[in-house]
Amino acid sequence: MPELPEVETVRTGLESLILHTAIRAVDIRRDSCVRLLPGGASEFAAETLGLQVTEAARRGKFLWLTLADLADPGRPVTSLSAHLGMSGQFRVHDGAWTDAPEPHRHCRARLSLERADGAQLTLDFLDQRTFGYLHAEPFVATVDGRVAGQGTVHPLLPVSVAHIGRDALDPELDPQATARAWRRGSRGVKQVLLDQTAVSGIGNIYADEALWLARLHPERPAHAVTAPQARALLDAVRAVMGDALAQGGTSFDALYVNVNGESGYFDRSLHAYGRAGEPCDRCGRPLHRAVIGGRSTHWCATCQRRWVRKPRIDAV
DNA sequence: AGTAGCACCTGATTGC
DNA sequence: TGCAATCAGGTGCTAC
Repeated sequence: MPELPEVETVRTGLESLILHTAIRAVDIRRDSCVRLLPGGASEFAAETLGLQVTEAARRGKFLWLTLADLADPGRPVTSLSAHLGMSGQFRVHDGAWTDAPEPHRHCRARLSLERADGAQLTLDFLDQRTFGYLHAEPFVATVDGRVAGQGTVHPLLPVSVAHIGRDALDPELDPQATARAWRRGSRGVKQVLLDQTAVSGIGNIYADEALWLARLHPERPAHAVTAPQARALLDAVRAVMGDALAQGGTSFDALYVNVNGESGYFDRSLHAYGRAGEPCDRCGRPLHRAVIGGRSTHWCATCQRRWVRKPRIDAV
């Protein structure tokens, strides 16, 4: 279940392993993994073959490799975009794909990469549940083109990424504007967190964790969240994500980019998600679970109030 | 415009 | 024992 911290771990792994390699061959083993391209596998190959990877970037759960001509690495040509869906993984093997292990059962695409010194690498895209995809697409100029990860300025975003909001860990994310956006509308605050258009990267698990930390009921209507609560919620999101990132950063080694965060993910201490019936770490009362907005949701009914009890006048 | 609901897909698990 | 129903997850589309 890759969310922001898991995807960032993957990005880091890809960056360390395949930067400055050229794409020499493409084997789309299941056409649906490039379903966003009208021309399917052949179009994907035509758009990517012969280009080199000059950057591994990310916004929210959207990941992309910037591709450029070998002779002109400074000018982005195409984005090799990827979304992991809920089960996507990348794996990197040393050596040409003729030497690489037989592709995994869930391998949807295999790319042959070549380093400047001639060494060969094999990049596999695995995806059991096939919600993920690979894509090849142009970049568009954006107004707020800063992308989290390296803190580098990106005036360009891939077309399919341009519609989502800034990354939750993006230092340039404006807390005031975020609070304003999060407090708008009638939806429950959990659904607001899962909406990637205001802030990107928050998934089902970390939404529950952040709401528990901020003591907000997942169904509290957005307009009933106060401005200080909304700002505290962003702090909670960042704390939870930051912790997860710190623990997930070691989940790949020289041979594997172990993407979906399976290692270190579930042994991370969760306070709410998946703990229905277990005692709340704060108050000891059993945690609740319900399906809200089609998603499994966990919260403490004692610590997380659905409604504000009464208006409070803060002492000066 | 804003929001709700569902399709997409596979495999593990649970229920009968 | 075998088969069917259920569940999990993120996104994007359609319909209200």
